[in-house]
Amino acid sequence: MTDANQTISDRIHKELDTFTRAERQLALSILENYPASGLGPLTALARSADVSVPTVARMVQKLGYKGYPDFQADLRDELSAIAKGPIAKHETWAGAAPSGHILNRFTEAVIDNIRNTMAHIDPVAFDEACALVADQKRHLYIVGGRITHTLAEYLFMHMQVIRPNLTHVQSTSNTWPHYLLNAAEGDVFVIFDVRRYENNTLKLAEMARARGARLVLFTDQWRSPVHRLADITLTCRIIVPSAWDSVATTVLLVESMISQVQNLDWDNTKDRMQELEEIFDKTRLFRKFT
Amino acid sequence: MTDANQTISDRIHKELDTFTRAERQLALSILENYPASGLGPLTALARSADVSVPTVARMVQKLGYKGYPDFQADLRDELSAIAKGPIAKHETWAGAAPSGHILNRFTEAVIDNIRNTMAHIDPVAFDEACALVADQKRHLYIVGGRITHTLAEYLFMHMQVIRPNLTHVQSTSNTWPHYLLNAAEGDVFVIFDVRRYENNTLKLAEMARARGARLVLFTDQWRSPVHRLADITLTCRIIVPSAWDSVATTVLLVESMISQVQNLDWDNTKDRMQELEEIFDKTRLFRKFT
DNA sequence: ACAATTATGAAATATTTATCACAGGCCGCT
DNA sequence: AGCGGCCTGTGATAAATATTTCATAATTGT
Repeated sequence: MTDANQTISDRIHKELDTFTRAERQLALSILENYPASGLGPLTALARSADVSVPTVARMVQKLGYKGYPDFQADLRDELSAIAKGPIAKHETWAGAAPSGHILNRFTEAVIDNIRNTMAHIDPVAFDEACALVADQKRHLYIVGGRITHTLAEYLFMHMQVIRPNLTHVQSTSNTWPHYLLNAAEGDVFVIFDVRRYENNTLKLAEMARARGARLVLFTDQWRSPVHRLADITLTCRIIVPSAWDSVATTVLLVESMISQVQNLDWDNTKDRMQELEEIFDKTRLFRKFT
Repeated sequence: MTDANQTISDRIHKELDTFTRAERQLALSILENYPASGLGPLTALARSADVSVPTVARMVQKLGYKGYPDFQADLRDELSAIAKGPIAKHETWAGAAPSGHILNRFTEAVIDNIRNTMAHIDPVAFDEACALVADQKRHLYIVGGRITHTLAEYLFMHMQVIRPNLTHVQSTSNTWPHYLLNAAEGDVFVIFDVRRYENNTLKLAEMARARGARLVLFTDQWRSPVHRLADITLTCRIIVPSAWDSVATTVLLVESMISQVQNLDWDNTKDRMQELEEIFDKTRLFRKFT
């Protein structure tokens, strides 16, 4: 935390000349296995570099740290900065806005959410989920709650273009039991449930499960209780500087799924889209130009 | 070094279900800033995860370690293994997926969109838009089209919590002229229009303008023709590897706006949210725990 | 080659950090 | 509503880790 924009490794390298023999020996040993070696106990580091314990203490002081723990803290900071990836580094996003502006703070948080979500997602599970959703033999139910029904609707809207045989269910409505009547073994439920998890959604999931349906769940990092029933759970980070949570990352996942499903049967999808275009042309709903 | 070929991060993720509430909270906190957080002192980790010190000790034992130092040693080993391995996996986002996987391609595109959008946005205009939307003396109309009506609804839903005196209009419906009857000078229209720009939306905008309303427009980089009428235009990049466009960036902007508006009158918003909570409690719609 | 200076490591001390034992509290069950 | 079990955090204890001191060895300059 002494100097920004310069790794500790760089600093050590630069100061190599000012070091004494034993210190140099130590420095090289640190760089050998950087940064892991510096994160262990001082004693272990001294032993592995084959120098005495005080040598280590003296060297880190020469580097400007108050003591070894201070040095370690700096190493850890550097490590987390790296882990965040080059994009998430604290640079200003909205170039014209001050760095404390809500746009920058919010964007940083969302990028962080995305990074975190993607780091933990299981691509095999994702592909399986897409395959289930793409399977037109199975009836597809898309379920959303109070907040998430917009997400559900967004997915539904696109799936409508791609395939037939699907239903949009709103768990907060009291009509959903009727839909379940038609649910058959092997049908697929895509369920959205993020925190303030909803009792209705859980009940619906239980009953769907009981009827032999397959469950794909979109949820947050704390995971809706539905996840215990779900065949596939896709988890998103949703923290932002706001009184509410962010669905931006979830949208990203949903859109990725749409894209993947459309690819799985592109020939068919293309035809359906074209047909849709023609219908729209007749309704003159959209502008032709500009 | 308990098990090869499986990162500690994976193990933690897998055991998430066997953990208790506090342990899960801790585990998520570790994954949040992995692996740096686990390499500091136990006390610091406990504090940052907001759990007690013994909880940390108990969790690492559940993971099969003799104690916290043992756990740290394993983390360091993993770290050095990574550092030695082939350098940098060419910036894949979903680490477990191949770089050509849809998840990575899509994520890269969205990050790119965000970056581009934020680079071109005018924070002053954004702030003005927020101020308009926050002004409770003006009636707020939120307008969406065929695709964007989910976005409009999302904004509407949150604004409903923050303030009274607002209406959700769907331009594709044929009922919107009725709403316009009530529109008065100084009212605010938030309009969503992205490509396949809609004739109805343009007509609506023209008439709103004619009645002396202020227009805030969310659109894409090619800009809906509404932008010639709008007081403030917020432009988003929406290109992704898909047959459709992405609203992820637009969602980010909308959420930023929600956050900002809520801040502009936080005292009032807080009260309204609390009231809402109480009503929900009575309906028992949400689960209290887990 | 000798003295002055500086580097080094062993050992003692001080500090931090981890583990353990216990009691209060919460939840689910009857 | 009352009871049992399990989770959870507080405080005490033990262990480890880091810092300092000091004697010795190495190095440099004269």
